[in-house]
Amino acid sequence: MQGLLKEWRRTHYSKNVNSDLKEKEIIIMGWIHEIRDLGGIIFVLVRDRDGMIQVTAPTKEVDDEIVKQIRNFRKESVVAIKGTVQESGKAPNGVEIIPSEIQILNLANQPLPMDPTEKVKAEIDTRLDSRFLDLRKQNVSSIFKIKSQMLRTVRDFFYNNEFVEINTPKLVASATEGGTELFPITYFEREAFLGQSPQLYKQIMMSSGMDRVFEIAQIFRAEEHDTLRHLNEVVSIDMEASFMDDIDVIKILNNMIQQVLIDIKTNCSEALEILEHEIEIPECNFPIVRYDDAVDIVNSKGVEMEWGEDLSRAGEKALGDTMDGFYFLTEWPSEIKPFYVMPNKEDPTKSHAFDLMYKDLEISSGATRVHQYDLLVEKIAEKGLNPDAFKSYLKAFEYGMPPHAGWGVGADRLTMVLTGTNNIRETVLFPRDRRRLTP
RNA sequence: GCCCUGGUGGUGUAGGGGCUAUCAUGCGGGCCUGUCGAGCCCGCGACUCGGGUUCAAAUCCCGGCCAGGGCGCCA
Repeated sequence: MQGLLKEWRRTHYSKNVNSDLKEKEIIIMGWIHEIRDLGGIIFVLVRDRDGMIQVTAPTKEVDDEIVKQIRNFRKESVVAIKGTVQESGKAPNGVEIIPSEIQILNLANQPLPMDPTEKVKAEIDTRLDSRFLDLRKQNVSSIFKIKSQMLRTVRDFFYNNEFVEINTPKLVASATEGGTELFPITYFEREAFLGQSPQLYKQIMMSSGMDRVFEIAQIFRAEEHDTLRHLNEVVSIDMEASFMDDIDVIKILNNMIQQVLIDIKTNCSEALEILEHEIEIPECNFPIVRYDDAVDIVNSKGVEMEWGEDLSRAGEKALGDTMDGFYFLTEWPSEIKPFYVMPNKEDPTKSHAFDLMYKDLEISSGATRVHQYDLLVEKIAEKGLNPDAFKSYLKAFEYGMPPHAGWGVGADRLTMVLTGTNNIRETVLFPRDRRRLTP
């Protein structure tokens, strides 16, 4: 009967088949990448997660039944092949498998909706419609191997620095945080929203005495942006730490990114090679550019910018031209930062907010937070918001809130930097943008 | 949301008022014992949708939808 594994189990991944195994019988499992039938000899490339191995069937030397089965193969079908490893200078990795038994586990329909061998390239839209096939390409799966390593390093880093991993709700009641548009949803008889950020919750956690927390989770923004670096659902790496200020958490962020770069360079060399991307590890801390100086730099590049304005796209590009790699932008004007950002004591028009940039791409933003109840209420009102709407948040500031600071990193944007891709859709398995809601 | 460009076989494209709609890849069939972007032969398969102009529209015009690029928005 076709399609059942039965007692068969894979003995080797393709990358582990080498001449040490010659004359040994092994079982490989994977997808048919290519079939080259020369009549008297048939070559089949079987692909698994990390590579490919050639199966060679000289039609007069292998069983007729096997030849018949191979001639029934269709590209991208799933097969299990039992066979003997043979050394051959003519085979792609110097070894090939002479099949002795074959199972076709699942036939792929034809024609395929796109070509995983990339003889004919497909556009991102076509690729995303058939993402499962797209991901069979090594240059695509490599992006997600790197992303996985990044997330692992980040988790390890936080655990090594005595952070507690938390989960905050994504179903939220309030649309009053200001700024970003939220996705409204029906919550029984009420209206609710998808969370735009764990910001208020991780701050409440500072009042819990948990001291240092982090969360890696999806956030949702209902903005109608349509660019290469925005999505409506993204993964945010968030942290918040008590008894720290902006300078402290900038150091933590710098160290974390540094560790991510080191680990990826060390552990993902194959993936980086496939992507033809190199990772440079800066020798010292990332440079710090004060907002005041950024305004000057942008203007000196011929892009008009007044003090107090947020960076326009042209401004980001002008800065990105000047600064190579990662850098911090600090001392942002209070006016364009949210209510929970601590103003500078000497000059309240400036704040203790910072961004981490990579060239012209914003990767992270963070700040020392306001921990004083009265000041927080004042700042909420100043932003034109109603403090009553923040009751459950403000309550945490009335009974012992320590000074604290934190930041959030866009995990998908960071992955763009790590993989050298220029479209955020490339770094998200199933991206959600202005129009795409499937798959 | 705005501006620009576009939508042709499964995929990626050429063409651009009337002719069998180009090419590659693919798919189906055939030949071939060392392929590795295999090769050769035969065949299959397409003009985004709606309206308009015209004797005639895939081609021109208007609108919708969708896509690519840029911008805005992004506490």
